[in-house]
Amino acid sequence: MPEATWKVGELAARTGLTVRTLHHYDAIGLLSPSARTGSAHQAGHRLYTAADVARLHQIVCLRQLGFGLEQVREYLSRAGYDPREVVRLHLADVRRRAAELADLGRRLESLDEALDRADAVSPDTFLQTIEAMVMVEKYYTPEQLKRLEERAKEVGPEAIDRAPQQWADLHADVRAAMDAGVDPADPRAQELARRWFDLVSAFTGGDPGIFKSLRTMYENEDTVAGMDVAAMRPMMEYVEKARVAAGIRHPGEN
Amino acid sequence: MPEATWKVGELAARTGLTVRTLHHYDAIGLLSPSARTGSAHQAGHRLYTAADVARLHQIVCLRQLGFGLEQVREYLSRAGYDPREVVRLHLADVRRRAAELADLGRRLESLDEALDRADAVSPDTFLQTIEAMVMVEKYYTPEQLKRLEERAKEVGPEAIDRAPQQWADLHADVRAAMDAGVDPADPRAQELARRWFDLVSAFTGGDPGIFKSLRTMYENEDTVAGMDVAAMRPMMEYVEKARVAAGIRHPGEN
DNA sequence: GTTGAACCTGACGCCGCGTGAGGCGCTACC
DNA sequence: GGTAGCGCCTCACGCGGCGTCAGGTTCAAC
Repeated sequence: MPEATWKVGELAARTGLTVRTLHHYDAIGLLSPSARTGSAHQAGHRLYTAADVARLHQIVCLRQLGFGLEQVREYLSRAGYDPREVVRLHLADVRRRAAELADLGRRLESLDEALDRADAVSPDTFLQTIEAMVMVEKYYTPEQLKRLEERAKEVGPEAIDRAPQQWADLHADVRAAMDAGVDPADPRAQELARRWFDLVSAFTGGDPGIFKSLRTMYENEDTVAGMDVAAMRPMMEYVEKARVAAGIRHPGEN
Repeated sequence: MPEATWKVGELAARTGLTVRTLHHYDAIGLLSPSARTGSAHQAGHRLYTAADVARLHQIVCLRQLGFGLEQVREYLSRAGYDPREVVRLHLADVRRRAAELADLGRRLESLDEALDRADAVSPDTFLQTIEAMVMVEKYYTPEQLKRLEERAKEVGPEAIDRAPQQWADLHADVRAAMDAGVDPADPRAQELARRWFDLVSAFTGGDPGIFKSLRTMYENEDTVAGMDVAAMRPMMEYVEKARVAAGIRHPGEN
């Protein structure tokens, strides 16, 4: 009595796979049917025996656990792997990828929130927000970011909304002073340094670590949040001299 | 005054990308350098201007958020996308993938635990455990699985360890009765039906839904946990007749 | 002028199939 | 016994984002 067999289409329907997938498994030698029709001279239809179906079932199971086809093949060959070890390694890998995705999810969530807070969401705003996010993640430690978030709540949204304008005004004033040849030791320059220091303090909350990270960022990057930091450097040096002249000490200094 | 430029290697070092990646971005037209050396007749070295670097920076940022190169290109072309919408869609996608991975992680964890419980972890045990897991996930709802887990705690591990042997003994006895031509209505057959019923009840805890799922599984699958269910069917029909004769009602029956 | 490092182009590989194109095999009905 | 038509066959490209040779050119320094 001839053995019961199935053709690709039937097997595909039963297992939920596609015919193409079965062809693929055959092509890579993972599961080749034990028989074929028309054994004469040409390639006949694939005929899968019960044993083939059983193997396919195992393949499907291992794939559902996220194993690659090559791993499935190795595993079904019984090449002396310790099942527990394999599962644990695989689990570790899955967890790592899950953690990465979770991380990405958190970034996207905070971006979403940041975009909700912004009034106009132009593509420019979008790109600048993203760049700022990437930047802060590059220079601030997670604890520092947590502190900055708390700090933002303390000072309130109005103060944050006012900040860009205050900075723009200050930049303009500093540039004017420099262009006018005002000496950094001049009281007017010292006043500008005080305003600068206050704005930075409003942001950092006086935290020395955050202050340091902020400075490192401005020293290493050429653009921050769409601003040309490189072009700001002379201004910063000028204000730095004025700060020393005014006797203002920044956080963490001595 | 000629503009400041960077070569691929310098840019790669600064951005953390590889030279190949920059070549790729050039090849697909995502970021082509504004200038090249040796403008004569041959292909000279790529020279990236500050504007190119800025664009690259944006590309890197968008990629860190998990966007594909094609999406990045579309997005930088400003083809009228709503940033918030794009972010939300992308976030939804990321969450979906994270959920899938989490699901996979849970499956692997319970597999890990199951393997820890098993004494000998041969490849066969491994494959059977997996097949059983896939099977139960196919036939039982999550709530049913939770009940089964609680049920397993109630009866304790010793009872679970004893079950396979009890089933094997019962199968042998039933087969012997059938081979001996014992009528299903015979008291001896009815006694076998009672043993069968008790074993099933120990597993299902008398839950009608679980009972039904279990029966559906045995009706639709040809192999369960390495057992040849198809070959068991005559036995099951025999026991079913004996059950009716013994007046035992299964859960959910009227 | 020569060396050596950095650059160039072109091409294949990966992973797990999807998606055709173009042509036989099998079955059922007339 | 012919033929319609569906299911099967092989072959081959495509995807995403580069890694990784191979074999040649260009640049900067000495």
